[in-house]
Amino acid sequence: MATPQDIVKDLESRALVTQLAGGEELKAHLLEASRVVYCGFDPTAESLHIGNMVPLLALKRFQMAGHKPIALIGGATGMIGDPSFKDSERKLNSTDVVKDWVERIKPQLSQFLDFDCGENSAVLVNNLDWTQGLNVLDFLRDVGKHFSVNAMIQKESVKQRIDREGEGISFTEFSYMILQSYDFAKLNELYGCTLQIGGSDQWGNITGGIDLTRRMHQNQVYGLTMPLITKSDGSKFGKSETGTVWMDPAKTSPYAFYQFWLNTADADVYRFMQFFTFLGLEEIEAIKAADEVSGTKPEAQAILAREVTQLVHGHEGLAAAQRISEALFSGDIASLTESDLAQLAQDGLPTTDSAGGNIVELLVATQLAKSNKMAREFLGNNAVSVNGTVVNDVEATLNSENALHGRYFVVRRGKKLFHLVRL
RNA sequence: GGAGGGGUUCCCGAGUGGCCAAAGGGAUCAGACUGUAAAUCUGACGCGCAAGCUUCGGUGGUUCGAAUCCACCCCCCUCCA
Repeated sequence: MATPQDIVKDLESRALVTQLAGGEELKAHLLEASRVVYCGFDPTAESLHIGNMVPLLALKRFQMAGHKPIALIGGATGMIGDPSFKDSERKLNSTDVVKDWVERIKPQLSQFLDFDCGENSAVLVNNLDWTQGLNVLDFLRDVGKHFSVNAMIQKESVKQRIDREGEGISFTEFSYMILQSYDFAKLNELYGCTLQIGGSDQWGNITGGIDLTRRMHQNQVYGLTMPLITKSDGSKFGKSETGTVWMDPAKTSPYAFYQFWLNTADADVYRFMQFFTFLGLEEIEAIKAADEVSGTKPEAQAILAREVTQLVHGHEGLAAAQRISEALFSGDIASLTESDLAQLAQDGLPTTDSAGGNIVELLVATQLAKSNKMAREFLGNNAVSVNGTVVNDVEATLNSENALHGRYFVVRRGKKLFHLVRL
């Protein structure tokens, strides 16, 4: 194994470090030898989303720097729910549901990491494995005794819930911190894990684990948190028009995924390259410099979209996304060939089979409008086009006469929402 | 268990018998401008072409008429025990 690089310095230069527990000592620790680092992911949905990518890619960065990554799936913690910085208690998901989500997320956690590269091969673990067998009394005596409630309620992550008028916190969620802390101690015991990384909202949970590991095993371990991704305009990162941007191609198509990144604001795009790609800093700087002098549309968004889409959806996914984007946004829709259109459906452009008919009904059927009323409004605003031509007649109909190649309609609502209708 | 406060349209939040489909803000959507940006401006924002219909935790009442009053129920919060 090569000498580990200064991974912390590298992360810092990419603005990927918010806090370090251990500071200089941690840096030295990581430079000294190949270490074991872990990051947890709770199954809070059936798929990971792009917000999970930052810590997940960070694990990969650690692996590339010569360390051994452990991706932990929170089969146990996902049953409880992390209260950190959440303003209200959430409802519990059923055991079966969590179990199902765990299985769906496992491959997503695995896709970036190398599980077969010798000593620093990645490991995938599930904290349910060491949690489900615990009995309450042992847990309270062996683990709980190390925690001071006085200290726990001081944590910033739960403070709002303790202080805030109108919302409380259940004992269940309050205990979350203890479970996650126990994970760290356990991984230290089982794998010699000495570092936990996570989003900055995990600081309280991570330091809890550091304290617990010291108390239970007399081992010094460390923590590193990464920034929560924010957008320059203050809106929440990771949502597109259609909602959360998922990593699962069945939930967010590679095309929609690609489009999401392509629409990144100028003010965010270079920063996002640092966070979401493996492009070198010099490369990113060069792109930025070129964009600044070009006087036209920046290239950065396209590069970012390409890099991230390829990372998550591979060559095929990227190619499909680019084909659709090309056809819809730069091509002349009316001149698409029949096989181009068939390919669009193949590539994942939302498609509806229909018998044709009134435009208002079709807008609703394709969910481009959520009610007849909205559909009429869009038509009235000149917001709808079919096969590249604006349609504003409420009575317009689609049939084989006016279809492309006798059976296709590319229906557009607004600037960038497309749907393929197939007769 | 006791006392008090509260549940309004996606969110926050006004409304305490008709003028309320319900103020205001946010989010969202569309149009103009652009680069499939940002900022800005304009418009829409329960459903219905319309007449009108369905909404204000739930159920049932009072009333010509209820989000607003009454009864019971459910849920949340705070304090006390």
